[in-house]
Amino acid sequence: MTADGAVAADPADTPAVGRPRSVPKRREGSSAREEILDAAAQLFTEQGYAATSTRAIAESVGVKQASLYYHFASKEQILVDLLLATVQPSLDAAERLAALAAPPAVELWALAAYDVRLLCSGRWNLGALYLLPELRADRFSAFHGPRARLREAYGAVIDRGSNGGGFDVPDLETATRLAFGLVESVIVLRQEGAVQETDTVSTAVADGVLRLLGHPSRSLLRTRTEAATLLEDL
Amino acid sequence: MTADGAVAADPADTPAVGRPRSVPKRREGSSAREEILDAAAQLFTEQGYAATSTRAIAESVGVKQASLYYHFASKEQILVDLLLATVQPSLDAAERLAALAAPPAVELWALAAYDVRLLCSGRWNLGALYLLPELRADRFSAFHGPRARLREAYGAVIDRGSNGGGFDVPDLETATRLAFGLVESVIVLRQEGAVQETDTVSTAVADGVLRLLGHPSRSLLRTRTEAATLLEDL
DNA sequence: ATTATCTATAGATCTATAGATAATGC
DNA sequence: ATTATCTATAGATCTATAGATAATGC
Repeated sequence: MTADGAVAADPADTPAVGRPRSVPKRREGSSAREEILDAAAQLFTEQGYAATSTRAIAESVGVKQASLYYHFASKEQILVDLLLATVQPSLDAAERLAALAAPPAVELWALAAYDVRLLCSGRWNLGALYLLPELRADRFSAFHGPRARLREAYGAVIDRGSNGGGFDVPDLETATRLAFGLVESVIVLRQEGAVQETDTVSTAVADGVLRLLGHPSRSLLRTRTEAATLLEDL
Repeated sequence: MTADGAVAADPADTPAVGRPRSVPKRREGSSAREEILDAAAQLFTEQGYAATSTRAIAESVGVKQASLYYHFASKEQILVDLLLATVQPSLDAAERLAALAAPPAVELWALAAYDVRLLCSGRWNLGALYLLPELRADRFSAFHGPRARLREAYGAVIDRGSNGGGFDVPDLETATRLAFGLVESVIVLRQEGAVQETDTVSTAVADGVLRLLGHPSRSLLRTRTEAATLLEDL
């Protein structure tokens, strides 16, 4: 409190260096940079990239439009920074799971369930960033790499399972793409507000991926249990 | 041929009434209106709606930007007209298939295969229009109806099949959404250029939908054959 | 006269930069 | 002095409208 009873401009612990904002903080994030990323994540995933103006992002944060450019070189750089933070956790999990050398069905169930939970978690539907039509422009081609590597992680475990591991896979490439597509279909599900209980969806999708690959139903319960154990100490 | 040897301005059969264009026809379509829809379909599906300017559409057609407004009241109206023409064929097929009263597994296989073929056909990936982030804006809510009805058609046949028809479906709503999601995942597949042979993909997806729902593998070959017959006289 | 284009432009954006300002840090 | 904001604005769009123009139809 100041002498006249006004609330200090900055309620958070960050030292209020620099000129104060004209409106009080209204957005999550421990720094201006993170507030901007949070606002952009919401608007890009809900309205699209081109349809979101830098002014809209700034208003959503509670700063003037020009102030964004103190933290980011361009609008595109905001999207790039969001993309970079999005697939990485899935890739890390895929690597750690592969290192555990579990049976293919178990590893795949765990991988799918983990990815679905990630896609369902967080305040915004960040998976939708990878569906933005703008991402197909050449200048974003670098960001197809991480997602392709994640798909390859699915391909590797499906390949293991199709050679005697209980999968019935006529064509590895097609099977991998469909399994990956089933996992990513939760992005659209979430966009439509159809995700109620994350655990219901993640179980249904992981089960579905195994079924899709012809994994016998009679082994599903055991596979599930083992995968759950795997996920616990991930 | 005119006396000076110049090619007639309009190579098609349409009478060249109105002021001639400054550039010769360069785009498919039997009328200016269809040329515009064709160009917009390409650009909206490849780059997105907001990222596509009316100038880009016009240039792609070979007319001046303002000329679009002789045929369409607004940019949005172009998108609306494209959307209207897109889901309808699938809905029609779903209705005709349901009328044939085939076993659920057969009807569902046929429905999925038919939809996948539709999604893979045509010069442009029109299914991608329904993934445009702009469509989530309220003013487009009318266009969620047809797609929701198509999903309900999937729900109806899955429901039939889960009551003794050979499907193992713990939760109808979830199962329907996942099956529909698997079918629609070919939109993303096509966006990534991963669709080589339409028949390979449509078979794999239709098989996958049945497997996903726990349809026993031993009946799959017969189901496929019956569904193929069904599709022939659709 | 009718049709379908064209040219020209209004008015509203939109991104990004320049430079002023109001805090804290030293 | 440094930092993080602000104000103001340049310059490039973008959508849509007004009105001219160049064909065909009658």
